[in-house]
Amino acid sequence: MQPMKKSEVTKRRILDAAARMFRQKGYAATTLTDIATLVGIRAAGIYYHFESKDELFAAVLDMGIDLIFEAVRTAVEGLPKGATHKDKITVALETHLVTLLQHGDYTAANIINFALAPKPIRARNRERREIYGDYWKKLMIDAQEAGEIRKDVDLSLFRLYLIGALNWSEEWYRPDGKSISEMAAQCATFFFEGVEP
Amino acid sequence: MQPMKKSEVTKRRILDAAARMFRQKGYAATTLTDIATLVGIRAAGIYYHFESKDELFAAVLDMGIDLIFEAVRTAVEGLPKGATHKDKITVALETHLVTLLQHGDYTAANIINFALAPKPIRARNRERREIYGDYWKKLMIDAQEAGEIRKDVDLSLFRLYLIGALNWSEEWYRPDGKSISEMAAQCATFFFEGVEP
DNA sequence: GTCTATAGATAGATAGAC
DNA sequence: GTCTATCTATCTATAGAC
Repeated sequence: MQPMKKSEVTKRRILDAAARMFRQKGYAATTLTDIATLVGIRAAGIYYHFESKDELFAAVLDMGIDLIFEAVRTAVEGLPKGATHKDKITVALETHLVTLLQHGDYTAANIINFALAPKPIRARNRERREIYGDYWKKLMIDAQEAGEIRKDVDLSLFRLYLIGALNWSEEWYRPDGKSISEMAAQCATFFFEGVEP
Repeated sequence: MQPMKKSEVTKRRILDAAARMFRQKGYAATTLTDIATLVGIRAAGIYYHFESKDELFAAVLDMGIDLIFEAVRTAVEGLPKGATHKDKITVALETHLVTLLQHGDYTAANIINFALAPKPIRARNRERREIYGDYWKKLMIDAQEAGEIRKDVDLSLFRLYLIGALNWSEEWYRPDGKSISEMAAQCATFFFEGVEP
């Protein structure tokens, strides 16, 4: 393992600080001085590592998706051979929620800022989102073909509502209640079995 | 019916324009000039109708909740006497989604900007959100007590996931697919009956 | 009621020292 | 690599004319 260059370390600390501030105040309201202060440097120092505020913002948004996608894929691929499709979706769901609520700043910054990001940045990030969405799509098609999801279910709507329910937890989650795993299990129950007796 | 004063009309047009811009670019990135241009006046003219940009913002956020709440309550109260609790929740769900996706600007501006609004404004709007949430809470408690929702269901999680799934549609909805009513019906099916065979 | 003009503050970005 | 200094642009808000 190479020792990390000083510039790499600072770059990462700038990204962390940016994710934190973009999450708290949003992209437009966050100043480079806000970010630099968190890092312990001056605003001008950021320009050695990033070309512009926009480039820094785009990097944070992209990491927000990449972190979740990698975690979910790793978790699903780590399941034993005999896992059902429902098992895979359940694990994907739980990993998505855990990553969202625990490694919060990047993923939360993405969720909160995506809709109001400048167009070119939004377009660039949307590509990543779609690739992640395609991964979920495949999980669901496989489950439906195997008979674990009813044939009459609109898989696109199912996926969008499910991911939406999870992502919205960013708005209301407080760490003092149920554990994240329990929350994920309840969500899986709602969507697979429903709430009717 | 009183004829509307000119100032009332302009005030409303400023609110409409503000909701539109706050939805598109977010509160921080929207300038008073953006809003004034949409209305057809100058930025300084806004100050005759509103004390500050913040006050205008708060008004837009509040209307975002009020519009949905009033629509939902009216729809639920308009159900015939024999309606089941499931009927009520289903109608509330559909009305929430329709209002969200059709009278879009106020509700969407609320959803998109709430998390990054300045603290005092967020606190003020949160009160309204909680009152609306309490309305849903009551619908669900009644349904559970009547045996239409299983006793082991955590009603808070059920409500938060359901509202989250609906609100997130703001991110992906495009008017060229299924009708909003069909979308709402599918959502109700997912949550009440689940997707398993 | 809305305008013009402008005050006052702060932002992103660049140049050049160290 | 990070600093100081500064340029240029743009924003909210106010003052006063009409």
